[in-house]
Amino acid sequence: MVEQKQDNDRCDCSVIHEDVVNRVKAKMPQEENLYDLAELFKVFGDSTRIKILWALFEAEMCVCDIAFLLNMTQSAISHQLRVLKQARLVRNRKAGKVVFYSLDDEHVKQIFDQGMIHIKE
Amino acid sequence: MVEQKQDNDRCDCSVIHEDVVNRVKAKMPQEENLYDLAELFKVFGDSTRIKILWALFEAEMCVCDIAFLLNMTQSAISHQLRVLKQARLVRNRKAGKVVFYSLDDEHVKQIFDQGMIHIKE
DNA sequence: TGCATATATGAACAATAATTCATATATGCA
DNA sequence: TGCATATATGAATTATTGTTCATATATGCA
Repeated sequence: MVEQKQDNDRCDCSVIHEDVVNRVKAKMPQEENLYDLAELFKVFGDSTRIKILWALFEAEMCVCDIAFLLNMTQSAISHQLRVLKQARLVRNRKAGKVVFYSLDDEHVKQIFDQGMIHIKE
Repeated sequence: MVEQKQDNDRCDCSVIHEDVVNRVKAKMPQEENLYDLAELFKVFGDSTRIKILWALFEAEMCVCDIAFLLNMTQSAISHQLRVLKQARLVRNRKAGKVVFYSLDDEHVKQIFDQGMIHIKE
């Protein structure tokens, strides 16, 4: 347990357990990956988007059907579908006037299932 | 493909594929669970908290060490640790003046690993 | 061609939240 | 007891974001 003063740019703390800090630092993923991971979870961090994704686990759906299912406006759903598409979580196909959205990722269900286990215990 | 008018309270859409909507509705989890799931991911949706949790995968750490590791103020870290604690993601133990934080959930690592797979492909 | 419908989108507004700053609390030690 | 250190926290500020509203685009059909 090495006690030592050593300040970073913004940190107002001293290092208390330098060995631990160094060991942890060596194990941390790249800054950019951690940022991207937070961005991904930010997309999951809205109940409207969670509901949309969960609906798409079962079947591909068009915008109107999703809006009806969730009792929200078409516009609100459309905006959120764009967010999901930008995160490469959904894809779409056009059939005439109608646009069908479906899942574009096989990991989401597992992530959600793990999350469900956490909140239910 | 049953075409039918049927409006909800706020929805400005008509149901286009009523059979699909009904089938999906039957499979949706409880509203409350979906809300809680979004709340959980909201906690993950911040890079500071992601970094803290990832650090705690490796070792329990005190507040000062975390602040030093992430080059942030003690206050900012302390605020975020409170959020993580409220979400039952970390626990703490006191040792004199020093408070050590550690992971309080065995699912987080799997969730993060799945997320990493998504962002890296 | 003209109209109805499905979807997309920009701007505005309201709500939420991350960090900073100042300060309070608690513990160890001289 | 008094001081230094570790942590917690309330208030203020700033930034972000979800929804609404109005409107644009695109397609099918009469």
